[in-house]
Amino acid sequence: MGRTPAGETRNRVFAFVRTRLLAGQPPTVREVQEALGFRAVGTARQHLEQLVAQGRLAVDRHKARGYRLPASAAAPAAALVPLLGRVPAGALDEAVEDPDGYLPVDARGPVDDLFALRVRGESMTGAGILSGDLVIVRRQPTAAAGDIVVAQVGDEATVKTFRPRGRQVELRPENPAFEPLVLDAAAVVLLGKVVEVRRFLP
Amino acid sequence: MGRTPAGETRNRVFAFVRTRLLAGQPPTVREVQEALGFRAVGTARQHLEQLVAQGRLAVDRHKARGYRLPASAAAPAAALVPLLGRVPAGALDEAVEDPDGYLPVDARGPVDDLFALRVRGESMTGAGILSGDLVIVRRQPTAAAGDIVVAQVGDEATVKTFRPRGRQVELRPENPAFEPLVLDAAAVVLLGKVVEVRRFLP
DNA sequence: ATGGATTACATACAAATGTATGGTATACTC
DNA sequence: GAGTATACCATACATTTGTATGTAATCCAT
Repeated sequence: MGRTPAGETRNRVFAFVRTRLLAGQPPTVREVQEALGFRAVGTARQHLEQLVAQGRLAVDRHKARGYRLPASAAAPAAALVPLLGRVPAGALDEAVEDPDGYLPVDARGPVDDLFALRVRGESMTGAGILSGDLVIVRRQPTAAAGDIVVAQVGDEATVKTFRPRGRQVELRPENPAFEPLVLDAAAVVLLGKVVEVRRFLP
Repeated sequence: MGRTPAGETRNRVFAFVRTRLLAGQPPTVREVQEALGFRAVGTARQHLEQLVAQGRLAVDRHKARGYRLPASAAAPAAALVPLLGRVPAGALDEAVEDPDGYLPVDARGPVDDLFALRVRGESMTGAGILSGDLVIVRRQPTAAAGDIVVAQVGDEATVKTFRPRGRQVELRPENPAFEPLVLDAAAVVLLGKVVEVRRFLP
């Protein structure tokens, strides 16, 4: 039996193990063997040990499924943000209890105060936010001028650009076909600030 | 030896296992035993089996560290997609080896063929893709008419709407200030199709 | 060509780990 | 009180799984 070019196979081994680890399912040596099509356990093990020697993997010795990602290249842990179907007046906490789904986000920052909403309407197309887009929102009661915010006006949650106007606030759409909304500050409840926009294409 | 109130211990077992699973480190029966302070392996196993019977856990029989969260309550496992800084001619595989970072994505579909790029330029603003946005791309050598694709023209990777034109292809910007690019099909390498757009707001 | 390095194979062994069986103690129901 | 159910213990066994050893094939530098 011979060889295969350079470290090509090793990279395939690493990719497989990495995927499994990120999925929360550490593989056994024999699963690596089978996935890569080796006929010997030892071959898989040699590659794994090489990867450990290179520092690309870490390992708990003598433990089943003991291969891990090294602490340095620690996987940027992903957290899940609840996607809310509707935003009923005030009861944001209750809405979080029964989400329509979850979006994975990078968990290197605070994530407990995040939630996601689906945008309806064309009022923000000028800011690259289309109808059907998802916005990820950080809950906060105030905002700076120019922030894109989610505000509650009456029964409805709306996404607009925030402009303070003394005792009033302007909620400005980013679409010339829509009119800015100027309201008394007391009539507007800021639910939070949009920190990310996501769109899925078919 | 006696008992402990109701299902209290069982809930502690579940909490421990769940935490470990979410951390990507499935426990062994004996690790559960030790964590809960049981003196017998069987005790831990009985609780685990009860949890399986209740549907709160699932299990791969005869596998080391085989207890999992059931598919129903399955936390939509998050996978990480590499963010590429640049797309050198042809060598996409190499670029994936050294990414600028990772983006968490929902892992319920295939994720091995995904990568992310940062968009430069205003040519797609009409489709809600602004300069600086991140696009998540599924690698594929062909596309349907109207798909937003990443194509390689010469040394440069570009994001455009794809329109086949017989032996030629049209790469159409979604911005009236830019001109469509009509090229011989052989001069264009399709890197993949844009499946998601993300924008982070400051 | 010669020897070393790398890659892969085949097989065996030891440890880790899931599984099974039987027993004891407490609580609850009838 | 008898019977049943639950929680826990003790021990043993079988499978999975990590580890070790020896060999063969290919590539590369000397």
